[in-house]
Amino acid sequence: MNKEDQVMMSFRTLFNKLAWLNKVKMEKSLKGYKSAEVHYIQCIGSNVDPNVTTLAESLYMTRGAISKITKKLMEKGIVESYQKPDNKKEIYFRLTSQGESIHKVHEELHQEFKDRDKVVFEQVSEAQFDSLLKFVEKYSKHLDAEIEKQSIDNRPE
Amino acid sequence: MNKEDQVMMSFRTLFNKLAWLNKVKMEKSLKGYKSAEVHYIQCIGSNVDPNVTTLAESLYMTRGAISKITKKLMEKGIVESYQKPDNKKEIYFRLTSQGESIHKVHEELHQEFKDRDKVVFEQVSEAQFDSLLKFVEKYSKHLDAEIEKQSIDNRPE
DNA sequence: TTTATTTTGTTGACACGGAAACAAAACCAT
DNA sequence: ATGGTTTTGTTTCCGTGTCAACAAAATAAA
Repeated sequence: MNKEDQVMMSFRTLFNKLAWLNKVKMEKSLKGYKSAEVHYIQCIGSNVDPNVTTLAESLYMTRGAISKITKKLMEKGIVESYQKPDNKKEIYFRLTSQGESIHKVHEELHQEFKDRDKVVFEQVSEAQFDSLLKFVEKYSKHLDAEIEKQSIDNRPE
Repeated sequence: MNKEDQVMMSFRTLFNKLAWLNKVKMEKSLKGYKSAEVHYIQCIGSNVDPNVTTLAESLYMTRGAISKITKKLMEKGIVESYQKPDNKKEIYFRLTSQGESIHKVHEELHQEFKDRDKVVFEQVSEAQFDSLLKFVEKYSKHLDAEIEKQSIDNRPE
């Protein structure tokens, strides 16, 4: 296998491992809450005046899906809604105190993950970090351009 | 944000972009076939004597899911099953000629993706590649150890 | 050999998310 | 102001994957 494939594949499996491990830990610490719900809670906690549309964009999901999750979490008493006096259409969400406590547990868990993996990152030099970031940035820009092309191709329908 | 988070996050969004872009292209070239089905076909093509269990492990899915996909693709005439004379339990799968042609289209598409991104990788030196790979390897081993710990913790149930 | 355990594949109930259709509110153009 | 367009949130239908239960075959244990 050539180096390009090797790099991409190894990163992919790395992320798979990471996601799997963290998910298991998460579901252990936050029993009763699905990983998607926790992401959602996390997202509400870190946005200002989030509404269905905002959350959908942040979480790469459809508005329909967010609407459903929201409904469920409101019934559970984890999320509550509010509106602004001059707008009867947009509905914003915030965490209840119960939701906040879940959010906090999640934050702690995230810190725990960072501590767990600290040893790996300690061995990486500044120069290596920069090299990594530069690579990703370059690749990312390249893909942006390609995505742009793509959307142009599809524009005339 | 610190460098660790930055690296991981940028890689994550990179992969998201890549997955999204390739998925769109794929669904354009292979109309009528879902991305999951194509992965499945790809996986059958690159394994020897694949059965439900093998495929489930390779694709990080449950046996139930694979069983259903298989059934559907057999009805479509893309996959066929065979058995070995000395084993009446295990069922293996292979692509039909129709399946092979889809497989081939996918291979070509993959090559197309590589060509598309060649410019990025051409700018990466050998040393940078090695640095990247070393980092991933280190991290991966670290996670393996953690996963091992995890499974020990869960063993006594 | 006979019995118990494990492996393998299938099925049905269920949860989740996407696509599309929809109503209500907001926005915009003239 | 008002008619058309866009935005926002919700709901329904549908496909897909997981989980748990199951039957049949293979393997291990007695």
